[in-house]
Amino acid sequence: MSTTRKETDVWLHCSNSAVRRAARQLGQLYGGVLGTGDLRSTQFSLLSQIAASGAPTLKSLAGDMVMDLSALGHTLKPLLRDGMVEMQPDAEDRRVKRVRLTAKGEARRDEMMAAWRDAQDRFDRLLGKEKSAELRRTLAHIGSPEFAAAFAAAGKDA
Amino acid sequence: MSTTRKETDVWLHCSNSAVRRAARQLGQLYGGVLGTGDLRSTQFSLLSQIAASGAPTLKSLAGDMVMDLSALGHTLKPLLRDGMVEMQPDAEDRRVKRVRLTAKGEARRDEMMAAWRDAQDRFDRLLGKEKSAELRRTLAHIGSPEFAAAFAAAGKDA
DNA sequence: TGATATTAGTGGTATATGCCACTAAATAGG
DNA sequence: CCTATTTAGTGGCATATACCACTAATATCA
Repeated sequence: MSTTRKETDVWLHCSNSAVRRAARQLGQLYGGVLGTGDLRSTQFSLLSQIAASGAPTLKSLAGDMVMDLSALGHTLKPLLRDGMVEMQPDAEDRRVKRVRLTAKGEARRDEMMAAWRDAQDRFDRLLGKEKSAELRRTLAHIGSPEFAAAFAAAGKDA
Repeated sequence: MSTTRKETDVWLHCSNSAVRRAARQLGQLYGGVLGTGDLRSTQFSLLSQIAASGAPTLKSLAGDMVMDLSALGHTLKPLLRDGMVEMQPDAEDRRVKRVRLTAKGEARRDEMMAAWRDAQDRFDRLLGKEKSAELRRTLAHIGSPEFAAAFAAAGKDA
């Protein structure tokens, strides 16, 4: 039934496909634990990064998220609409806008922390504490600007 | 400038966020190598899975991709429109539909293989052959139905 | 066999994300 | 100081992906 694949399982050959598939799975699993509250798991991540940064500019936030600037703008729209975050122009440079959590946004995020910890605990237990941490380190490295730069540079040889 | 974070780097704590961020990065990097041809990197993955399966039903393909059935249907639309894949009802069970690559779809996919291999080679070189393979194995495991089941079961205890 | 439950897909709606073209603001050169 | 260039965001359009409600077809079972 599940058309289980012979030798050529795409996921064992293409890292890009493998990461995306795992992202879909975790999106489902974490999302299931977080429930259908006010915030989706992706929004929870975004709010967390904003909280960690304080009041980042859109540009730097996009960099931290490894997200296209315009994609970030689009993603922020529902959060602005629902009053989870607020945006205001920077005083020094009028091109720049900064985002920050509203009280409501912080509150909603706090309310989800327990569920998130539950999901993360399950994940850690399943994969093993150490292997899980190692995976996050590897993924953080892949997401780093240094990795992107090295990847681009690796094209020059070949 | 990059608002580099103190203790709480989200990516080192939340596996879900970490995987999604890495997926965005790899989407950009692989996409850059694959260029702006007829197929995006996500479509390349999908066509590859279809090719590997032969003529899967939408249901089983969704399962293989770890994708919502309706999401798969939507994703398939542009590929159908552009004649990359075709769909036809199953003879035995009239509820079921099967997808397969068209000649054009196969041709386009073949044309991208060299670029894909280039991207994958760069990735393997950067991370190291063995570590890269290990990562794919881990991600494939996370994407497996067994993992999803275990994750769900892990909630019963707590 | 006929009512009921289950299964496979479809369409709508909403978020997630990327690319491109465009605007406003700041900066670099001359 | 004025112009050319670079920088930060916005809006449009397209794909990616999820959940829900609904339909058609099959399977169950009394």
